[in-house]
Amino acid sequence: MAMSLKQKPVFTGSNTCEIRPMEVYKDHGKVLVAVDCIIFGFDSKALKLLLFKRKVAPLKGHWSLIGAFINNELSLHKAAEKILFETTGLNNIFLEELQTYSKVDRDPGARVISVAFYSLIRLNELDLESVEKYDAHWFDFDQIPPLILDHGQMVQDAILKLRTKAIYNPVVFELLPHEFTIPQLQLIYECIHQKKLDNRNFRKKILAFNFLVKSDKKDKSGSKKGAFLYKFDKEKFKLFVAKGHRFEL
Amino acid sequence: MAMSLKQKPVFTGSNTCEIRPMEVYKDHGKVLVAVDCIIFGFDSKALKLLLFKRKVAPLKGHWSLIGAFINNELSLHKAAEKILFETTGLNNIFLEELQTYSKVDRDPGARVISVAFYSLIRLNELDLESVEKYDAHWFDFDQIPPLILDHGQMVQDAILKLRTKAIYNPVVFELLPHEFTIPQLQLIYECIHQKKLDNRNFRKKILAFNFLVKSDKKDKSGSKKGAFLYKFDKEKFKLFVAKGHRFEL
DNA sequence: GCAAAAGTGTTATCGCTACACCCATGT
DNA sequence: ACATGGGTGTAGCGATAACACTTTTGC
Repeated sequence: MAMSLKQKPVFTGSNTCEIRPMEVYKDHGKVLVAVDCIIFGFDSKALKLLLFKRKVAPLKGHWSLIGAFINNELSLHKAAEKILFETTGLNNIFLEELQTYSKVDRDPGARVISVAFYSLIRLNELDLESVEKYDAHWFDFDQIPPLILDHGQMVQDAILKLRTKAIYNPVVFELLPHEFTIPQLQLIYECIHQKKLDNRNFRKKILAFNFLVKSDKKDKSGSKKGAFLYKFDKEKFKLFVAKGHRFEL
Repeated sequence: MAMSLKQKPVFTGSNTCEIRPMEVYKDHGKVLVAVDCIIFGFDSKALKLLLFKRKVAPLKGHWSLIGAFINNELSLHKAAEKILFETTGLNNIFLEELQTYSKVDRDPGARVISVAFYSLIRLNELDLESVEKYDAHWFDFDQIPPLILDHGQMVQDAILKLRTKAIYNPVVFELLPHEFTIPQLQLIYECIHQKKLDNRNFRKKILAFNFLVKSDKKDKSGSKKGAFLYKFDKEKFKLFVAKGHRFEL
């Protein structure tokens, strides 16, 4: 064996590399693995989180993240994609692994290791039928109800991750419609960083990056005057990065 | 059931929350879970990676990360800590989850999901006996040999993570002795970012943060003149962050 | 006509970059 | 005495932050 540890039998078996028939594997850490999804959205006023109400006992009526056990047919990422598709009707959305949750007693029913993923979706593209079928509801960040197990912790971690990620990555565009206004964009950043920004400086800075493309259409939903619509140009952003620049906001 | 999906049996069971006796859980994604550790060090010249040579068939003689299957007694983080302690003799070291690796066929022997952790250690504190016992060797970043399974990918991902993390987090101090010189510190950043830095500007910037504490001792290992030793003051750093400042280098 | 949000420029300050020489010491 | 790496200051430039008024339009 590559590893012959002296202590508990935990690691006595082998390291991961052991390539052997199933008999060798079977004594080791066989556990259940689940995927849980933290789903973020933005409704032009506030950042929201999609939560699900359990319809059956036990814990009927409690709020939780959506999730599922995984089997042998899909990678974790694919499994998360599938869950998201089924609950939101959306494909090709921003989806990234957050981290694992593996406290031994986190699920009283069994040893379950859960891998949390967080995703950013465009509320305007959401399939309402799918959402209703799962008895899901959107919650403001500051009004998140108690969640089962360690889902509350997952949500806190995901929010923190989103905050820090948004500083150096233009992920917020995943939360906005493909066409959006500068004031909308600014509002997202204000929600995420929880402070007011100067609108003149914000405009200047974001437009100086040169990856926003102005259209000649206006969105009048936010004001009487109406605001011009812009698109985020991914290619221009990649070029920007390729030139050695760093995005930061 | 909270989820009643129509497709494959993958998710038909339940979401993670299901709290039930083992019978309910047993049909679902039972897989093996392993932990693999990417161990970084710095030898005052270059960034290094600790790799392990398999002593037994199959794949005898091949290089791999150190890892182990997990059982029901430890969280993944604790499991990784244990592996690190056994192979390096070190406790309380920087250890952070990288990500999961879960491609269905990544390990031909069984369905194994691996959770990679990366750690930063101080080479001067390393227990050489432990390391030798495991037939481990340090490799330069640009001389990493082929690794088994997807360990090569893990290493690449870890290096990238370390690079991006080091820009906004003072993690490099985890790689240096508790007392170090400014030139040593600069060298680490040069290794990580792979470019030369101006020593006057570097000094100015890092000292301006005000969380390095100068001692009156000199380290003469690097030059005849000798360079003053500094300490990283974690408390001062926390204060710096608490005041709303951002570290960036 | 007024309320409500969109849009626009300038100035002062700060931080970053670029750059070259003297210092201390071991050999 | 010389080779080696350690340590220091300044000036110009570019980026950021602070700040207030005009425009458009639905009601």
